[in-house]
Amino acid sequence: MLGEIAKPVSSLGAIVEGMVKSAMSVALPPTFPNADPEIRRSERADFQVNGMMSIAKKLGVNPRVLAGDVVEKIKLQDQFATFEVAGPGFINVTLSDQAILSQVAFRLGDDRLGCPTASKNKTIVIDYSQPNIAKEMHVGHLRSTIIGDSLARVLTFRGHKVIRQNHLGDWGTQFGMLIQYLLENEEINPTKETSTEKVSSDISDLNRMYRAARELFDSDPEFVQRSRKRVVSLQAGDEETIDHWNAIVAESKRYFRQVYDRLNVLLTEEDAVGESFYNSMLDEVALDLEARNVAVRSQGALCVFFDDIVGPDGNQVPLIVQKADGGYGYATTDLAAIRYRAKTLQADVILYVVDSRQALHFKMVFEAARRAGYIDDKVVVSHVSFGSVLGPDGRPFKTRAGDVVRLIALLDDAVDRARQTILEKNPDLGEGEALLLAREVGIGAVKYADLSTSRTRDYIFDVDRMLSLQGNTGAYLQYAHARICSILNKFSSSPPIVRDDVVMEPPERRLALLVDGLPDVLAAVEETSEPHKLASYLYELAHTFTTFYEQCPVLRAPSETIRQNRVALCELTAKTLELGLHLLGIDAPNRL
RNA sequence: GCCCCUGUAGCUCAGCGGAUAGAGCAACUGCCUUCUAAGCAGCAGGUCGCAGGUUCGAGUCCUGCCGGGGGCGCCA
Repeated sequence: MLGEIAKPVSSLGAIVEGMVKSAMSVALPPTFPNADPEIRRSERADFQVNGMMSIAKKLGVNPRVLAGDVVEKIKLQDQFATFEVAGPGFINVTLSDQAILSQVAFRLGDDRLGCPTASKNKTIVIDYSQPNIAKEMHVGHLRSTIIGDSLARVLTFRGHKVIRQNHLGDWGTQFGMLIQYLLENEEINPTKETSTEKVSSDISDLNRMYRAARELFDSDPEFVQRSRKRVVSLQAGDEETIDHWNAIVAESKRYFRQVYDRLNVLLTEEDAVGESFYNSMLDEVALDLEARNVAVRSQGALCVFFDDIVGPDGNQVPLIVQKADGGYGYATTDLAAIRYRAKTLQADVILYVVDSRQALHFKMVFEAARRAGYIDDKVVVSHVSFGSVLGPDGRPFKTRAGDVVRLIALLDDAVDRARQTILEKNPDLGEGEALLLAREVGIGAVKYADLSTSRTRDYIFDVDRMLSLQGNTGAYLQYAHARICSILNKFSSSPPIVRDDVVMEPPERRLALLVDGLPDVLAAVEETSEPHKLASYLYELAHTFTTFYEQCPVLRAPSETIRQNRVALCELTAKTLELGLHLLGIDAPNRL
């Protein structure tokens, strides 16, 4: 019925933008080829065009007159939408119900819900999670893991080739210390026992041993000497030393797998490319940087300097490529990694989902890599930084005793609390099913809490709030989804027939319009590496649905035609919520 | 000293240079004989840290100041 304009490119907003732009190309002088019409959602209409005022200013004409000229040039407007000049020079755009309904039908019939892939498909490396071998993961790793995983999902859905890289801390001086301690205290070696059942307690043993070793290292100079020697043995490939290292790494990986399983993230064994992977490249990188004069010797160390990076004493602060003792630190590993990712993995984009405290480090690494030619102008590298995790008191998140909170314990707690709530709300539910749901809800709550706030800020981790399951929490979205499923279950499986010649009620209209915004949101998430935009969108969608749910009965709709349309809206909303939650890494159970 | 992040309702946070700054929690008032009340509707709550500037238009951009957090040579 709508002919040409009913062929949607992505969203109604994008269609409106296309229409306005083509009208502008006729109405405006050719000196304004690509002026932005600034299409935005509006409270006064469906969309508003803001760009005419600034363009009129530059042209020296009356903005209302210009807006009027543009509106006149818009083709086929009545069938699709009405455009009217308002205020100082806005154009208010009100879509026809027909246009909105035909868009609903289109999305429902598309297995990607009408979401296009990105215009250019890129190879994107995402470096995230980065736990340390022989140490327990903490809430900082949780943030990196959750944010990075969501970005991986969104970018994959957008059609990019995503290469996940879990840059494990599996190498370096601390391993000399750890292995030496192990050798000197064989009887407590936790890697000797390899019963797979007690994985998490083994990591605790490993963790405990790490701390004991660290304590000795900090207090006993002779142990420091022996540890240094052990590092040399490790790097030289001494068999006994390597055996111990392998055992420790294997133990830790079992633990990581357990955490990742519980979190339901995409990371697998194949994504684990730790620091040790780059060990064999370090000599070459150091030699290369020196040969290219990117790095120079200073106080015995091989350093890269930057004009604008100085310490408190006013002297330049280097990125140390090789220590005075000949060893390598993490800077060299990061340089080897960035080169590997650009040259071997052929990355167009490299994202580092890492704590914001490492901002300066990455600034130096990126700059050094550019100077050395490891990445050229076409490669985008970005430190996707996030703030610290704080407790409800606003101080660093620790236990009462001041220890780092164990991640597994935290997740177990979340799941357990969710289980209690679920059993309370559904006394008829079996224990097994309740636990299954509890995992989806509990983990979803933890993830949503993190993903719903902008990542650059410090993040207050408040288990009580996220698991109260009230208001803006993960459970709210899951609940909305489950309610829709409950409605849909009452209808036969035959797909609803959408008719576009039906007048829409305001709640239907708002819902249909909002559900149409998903592709634009996903594009924004890609653009900014900010999954919280998706979280906010889904919350708004769930809330808009719930209002619709209260005001527009589906089962007992006034007519069969309206019922069909409402079923279609329900189905599209459910699919959108499910997809959106999935892209955040959160499950969408059919019942709650 | 320099650099980065941050300051929006009592608390936790959204807010792309656009019209009257929004949610959630907490408080108060209603709403379950009707598709799941983990919900909905309403009410109240704000000199958007302060001061300048740019702009037709600033919570949003720029500068300065104040407050909070973080970082700054051989740890990661």
